[in-house]
Amino acid sequence: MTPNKEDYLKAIYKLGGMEELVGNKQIAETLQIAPASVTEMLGKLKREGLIHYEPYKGSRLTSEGIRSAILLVRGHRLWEVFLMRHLGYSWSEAHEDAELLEHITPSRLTARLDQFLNYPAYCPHGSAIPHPDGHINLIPLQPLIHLSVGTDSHIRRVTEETELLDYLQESGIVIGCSVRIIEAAPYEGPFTLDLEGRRVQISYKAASQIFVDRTEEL
Amino acid sequence: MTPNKEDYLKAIYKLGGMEELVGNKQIAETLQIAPASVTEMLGKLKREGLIHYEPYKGSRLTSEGIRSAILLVRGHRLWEVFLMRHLGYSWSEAHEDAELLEHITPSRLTARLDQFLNYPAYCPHGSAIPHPDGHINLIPLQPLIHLSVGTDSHIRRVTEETELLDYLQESGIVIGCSVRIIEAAPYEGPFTLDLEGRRVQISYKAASQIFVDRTEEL
DNA sequence: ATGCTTTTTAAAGTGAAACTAAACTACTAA
DNA sequence: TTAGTAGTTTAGTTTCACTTTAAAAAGCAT
Repeated sequence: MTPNKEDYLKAIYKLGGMEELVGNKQIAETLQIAPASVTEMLGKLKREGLIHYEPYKGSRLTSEGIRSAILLVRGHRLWEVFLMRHLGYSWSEAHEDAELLEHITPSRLTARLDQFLNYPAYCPHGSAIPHPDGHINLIPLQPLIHLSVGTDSHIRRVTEETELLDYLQESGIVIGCSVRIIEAAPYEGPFTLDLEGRRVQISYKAASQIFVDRTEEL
Repeated sequence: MTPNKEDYLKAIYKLGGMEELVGNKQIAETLQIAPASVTEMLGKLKREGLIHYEPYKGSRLTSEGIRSAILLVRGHRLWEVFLMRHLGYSWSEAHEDAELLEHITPSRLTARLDQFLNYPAYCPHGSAIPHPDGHINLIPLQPLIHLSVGTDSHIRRVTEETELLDYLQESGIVIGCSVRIIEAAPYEGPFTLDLEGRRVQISYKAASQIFVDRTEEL
């Protein structure tokens, strides 16, 4: 297994490859490479038993592939916890360096890191940290853009993307803080939020990457 | 810079490439590769300004090469401190995993790790941790085999080699503990030691990889 | 100066990953 | 049903980093 193949697996995983078939184009776009290169690599991953792959149809992770992808994500998120909790990293910095560390972290290290951190349930961006057996504790969330105006909720998760993370952190957005939409401008206009009493404006695009508690009535 | 080139630099550094010219053969043996491959790589390292290299003479690190090698060693040793102090690693385990981590550790991470660990001066095997500016605090030591029988001293450093580390750790050898040679059998025979009151036997070869305080009279 | 060790050259190979260009599939909508 | 098109695969190269073997050359030491 190479760091590269790991990135393919992670990409497929994030594109929903646990349940559905994932198209080559999406993978190519995610990894920023030519579609033909993807076909090539998928062949290898299939031969190694990590994905189911039917030409022209798409690919799905095998149970072995799921295992690998999840362990990778687990390492990534544990490192993020360490980097932010103990080394004072910012959201985006933690994500960046975890991206490096995840590829060379032996399972022994993951296990001891988990213990050291006291078995955290979530990474600093709010995603659940998979258990060593591959189990993931999912709780239902909704994107902030789906929250009805005036309803109180709490920020639970943000998408991990360097630029976004910096933007959000500067806006003072924190996992767990209370939020209410004061105004949602039309035409994908900016959102005006009440964040723990402070008035904050963020773009529609950013709001679409923030996830909050699912409200009762939905 | 690739992990491989880093290993070459580290090898040259450990073979004394800060002061003297290092021969290709030694590098080839250290890295377990053919001598011709070394020549090849040295060419690249020279082109990149990391070593001085005169064909048939040998190689020496440039100041840039020294910097790289030392930063690598610094990362390695800081990780070892973390792994042993916080994650309960053994001597050999810490060395192994630090070997992986050192290659993907950005300077930002090294710096914050250093701070988190409260700027340790020594790695768990007793080697000095280089400062970020490249300065190393050397204190004069001597191999245990040179300690005269009956003289009291203290163990300050052990060579980092997986098998040796396991052997020593099982023998209960710890950095800082007091030691006295009770008997040194002839013909490179085993050493009988008084380790903090306990009577311990180790091989000549092991004793040659243990370093103790230099005694006054020497 | 001759014999041995060390080093270099030359030629080639390997493995992983990527690309372009051209052909092919499969779906979709007239 | 049949184009059209979006997506995918094939084929043929390319690149990069690293390594090897075999033979020639250099350096050194008695």
